[in-house]
Amino acid sequence: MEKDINFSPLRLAILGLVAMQPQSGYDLRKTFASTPMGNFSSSPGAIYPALKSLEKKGLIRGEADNETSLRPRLVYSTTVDGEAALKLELEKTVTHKDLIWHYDLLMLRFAFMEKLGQFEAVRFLSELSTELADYIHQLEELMEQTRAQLTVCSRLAFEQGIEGYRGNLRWARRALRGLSQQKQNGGFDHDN
Amino acid sequence: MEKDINFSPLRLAILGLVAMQPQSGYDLRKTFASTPMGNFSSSPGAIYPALKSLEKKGLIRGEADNETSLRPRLVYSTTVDGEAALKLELEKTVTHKDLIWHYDLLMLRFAFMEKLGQFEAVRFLSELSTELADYIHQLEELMEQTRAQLTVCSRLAFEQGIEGYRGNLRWARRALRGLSQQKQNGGFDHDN
DNA sequence: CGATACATGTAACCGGTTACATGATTTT
DNA sequence: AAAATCATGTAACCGGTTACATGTATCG
Repeated sequence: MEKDINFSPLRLAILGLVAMQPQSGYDLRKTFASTPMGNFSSSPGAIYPALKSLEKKGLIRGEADNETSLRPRLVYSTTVDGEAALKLELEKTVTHKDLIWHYDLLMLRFAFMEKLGQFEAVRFLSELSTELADYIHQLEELMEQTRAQLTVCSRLAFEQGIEGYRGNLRWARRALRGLSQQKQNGGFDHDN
Repeated sequence: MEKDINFSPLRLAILGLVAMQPQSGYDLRKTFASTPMGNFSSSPGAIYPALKSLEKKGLIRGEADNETSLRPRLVYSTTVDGEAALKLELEKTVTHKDLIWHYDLLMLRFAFMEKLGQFEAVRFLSELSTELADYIHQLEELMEQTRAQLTVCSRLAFEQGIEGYRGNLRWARRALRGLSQQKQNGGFDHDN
């Protein structure tokens, strides 16, 4: 009886990171402040409330690593429900709207896809490629139609947008080829 | 005595569009719903309050196009202050933080840069290129350092991010070349 | 012992989302 | 006259930002 949860990027990032490795809010802050995940907020005003709300939903649980301390370090780990919710989120199909509104969330989902296995990762990349190709085509047509009305700068800005999606598509196809080769070994090679 | 205003992407988009062509809230909604500006919200709950707040700040002014109507169409246009604030915003230098946190805002600024002239547009693209090259370098180094600790999927997701910035840089350099050629004609060619 | 990093938390604020409400105008 | 579209608006909600508050552990 799992209900579908709409995760904000930050919450999904937190859930995924905690699922990979139990850790404290402060650990998360360090990650967000010093890695390519830096597009997420590392401010306490964002992270601690997010942790509380995930805990309230029963998806993660925080345990003090030192009972005696007055202000113990709270290490969070995923619950069974949390694992299930994460899996459910990662298995969602890639939609047109994901592309336009939440590309960051898409990449986040992919980044955590390791434990679902290569079949899921390949499915995701296939769907992403299809949607991307479709959207690029739409944008190109729109460009043709509106080209005459655009200023030089706005046309260039538009082209930058399309160029970006083309890059994303090339990446997705390359990644797909990479994974397909690995696939012949039967799964991700975790001994590397 | 202009004070520096921090525009949300939506507000900057509205101010810029209204500066290019006076229009109503409904016109803006149509634009956001049907063009590549579609990454902005076209919901009334976002646009009408944003218009009111820009008007309250004295940057735009709405005038009824039909006095007799009980519910007239409100056509907004920029005030002198609004023009100045927009110019000020577009002239800001491109920072590292813009890149990481507000890339959409950067492209928006560029899209409206027509009226400032090519020198400004060229300056913007130069700064952007510098910052991009710098950031890409940083990311590549970070990738080298952390490669071993990443899962296959998260490494790929990371690479997608870098690849995206590389695409942006290629675009910026190409646009720069394009503008530099035009520049020899002394300005944007608006008779095209 | 003072400084710095570790670690968690809260409150006011702001802006976008969602959903609802209202009425005018145009089309069929 | 009904339906669709035009057009503006509001209220509850949610989540991130900013700034502040508090206390612990470690290091020189």
